[in-house]
Parts: sequence; structure tokens; C-alpha cells
Amino acid sequence: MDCRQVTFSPEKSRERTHKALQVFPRKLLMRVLAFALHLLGANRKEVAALVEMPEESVKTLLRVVLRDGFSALRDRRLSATPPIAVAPPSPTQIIVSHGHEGWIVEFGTQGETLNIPATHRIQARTVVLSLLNAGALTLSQSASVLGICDAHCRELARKLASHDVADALVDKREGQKQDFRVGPEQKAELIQQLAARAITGHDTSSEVLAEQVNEQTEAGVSARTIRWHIRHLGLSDIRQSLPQLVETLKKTPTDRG
DNA sequence: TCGATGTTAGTTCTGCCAAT
DNA sequence: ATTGGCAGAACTAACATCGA
Repeated sequence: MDCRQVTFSPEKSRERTHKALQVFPRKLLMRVLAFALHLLGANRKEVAALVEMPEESVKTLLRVVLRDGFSALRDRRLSATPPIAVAPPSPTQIIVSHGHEGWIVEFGTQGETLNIPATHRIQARTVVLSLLNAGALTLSQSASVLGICDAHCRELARKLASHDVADALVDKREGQKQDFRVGPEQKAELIQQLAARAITGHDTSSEVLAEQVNEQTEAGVSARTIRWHIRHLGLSDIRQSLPQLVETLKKTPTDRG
């Protein structure tokens, strides 16, 4: 669908969105809009910015909607029943609040405060969960101020009770840990082919190397991937240096005489 | 507490295309 | 002809939430 000639009015959008929010939960409405913008051809990054969602959430949304259809537009983890009202927290001597600036911990009798910037999430968790473990805050107060569910809050507090902050609270995600197409066998073949061809003066272009690696290992990788690995293995320059090194070594007596 | 599901952060892979 | 930057897809694993 070509929308380039369509005029979009920010005023009308504000008006209509406001009206729609009387009926739709904000999150659901944003998910519907994200999917519609995607269908109309908008760039995913721009879609994410427009609906104020992380780009990765938009990615996940599009994947599940295209797989499961309309039902996937709502967060299926959410219960259909309305939330149960939570009893007000019991008064404590320490009060923790969370705003745009960060967290404020009020304690003592003279109104002393500890300010934790919004960017210091681990510090906030350390303080709040320590107070929870010490019995100075309730579970629901702690979970609410940290913006996590009670069950997860309980789990983090339990971990912090038996582990240091680095083990209990620091995010350890590292992403994909191993290559899934170019493994040790393919790398060995790549290095072998590149070295042998560089020394003998044969073609060392990524096209040829990809052909050889695929032939020997049935990897099915592209020339671009071969170039990517050549660069990340630090092999980009050995095409020039390796033949010179071999010539030098030929003229030098071997260690064994 | 646990399994299912969604989210997030990171790496690898690949097509496109400008630069060399 | 070949390389390498860029963007986005594909993938992995940890984090987080939810309901039973």
C-alpha cells in the first residue's frame, strides 16, 4: 500500500488517540498501531519511536502477530480478570519512593534522605532489597518501588541474601556465545585455504574462499560471511605478509640445522 | 515454586551498495 | 573485481512476568 500521498495530521492523531484510549488500554492500542505502521511500510526503528516501545519489543510483537494472528496483539501473559486491589502498605520508619529523577530513601528522625539516580538501577535494587531482607520494607512496597512483580522481587531478595551484588543483581546476558554456521571446522578450512593460496599466489578473494570452505565442509556460507570472519580473525593483512614471511624462512637455516 | 511466554541485550550472518 | 560499512534478519541466553 503506497501511503506517500496521504496527509497525516498530528492534531487529529492526538484527538483520535485520546478518544481511543477511553476504550483501549494504552499498551494494546500502541501494539495495534505498531502493527498497522509496519504493514504500511514504516521503518521498524521509526515505528518503535512513534509507539514509544523498545525496538526489540516491536520485533517480538511483529513476529508473534504474524505467527498467531489477532490474539497475539494483546499480552497473553495478562489475565482477563481485573487486578485485585492491593492493601495499603503498613507504615514503616523508612520510606522509599521512585520518580523521574530516580529513587529517594527517607530515613531517620531528621528527614535524612538518600538519593539514587534513575540510571543507577543496580544501586537502587541493592538498597531496596537489602531493606526488604532486613524487614524494613514489605515485599509489595519493594516490588512496587523497583517496578517488578512480587515473585521476582522475592527471588532477587533471596539471591542477594546469599550472594554478593555482582552475582545476584548484575545482568549477565552475553548474547549468542558461539558461531552457528562458521564453527571450528569451517574456520580451520578458511585459514588453511587463505594461507595456502596466499603463499602460492592463487586467488584469495572471499568468493573463492567461500566456495572452497563450502566445498570442504558443506557450510553453505556467503562470501560476505567469509569476509566478516577474515576480518574478525585478524587475517585481513596476511595475504601480503605471509608470502614474504615464507620466502624469508626459506632462506633462513632451520632451528634443527 | 515452576513451566510457559514475552522481553531484552548481545553476537553472528547476509544482502546491498559505495568506495577503492 | 573486491572490500567493508550499514541495516536488518537470525539466533542465543538471561531476565522478567504470569497463572496454576
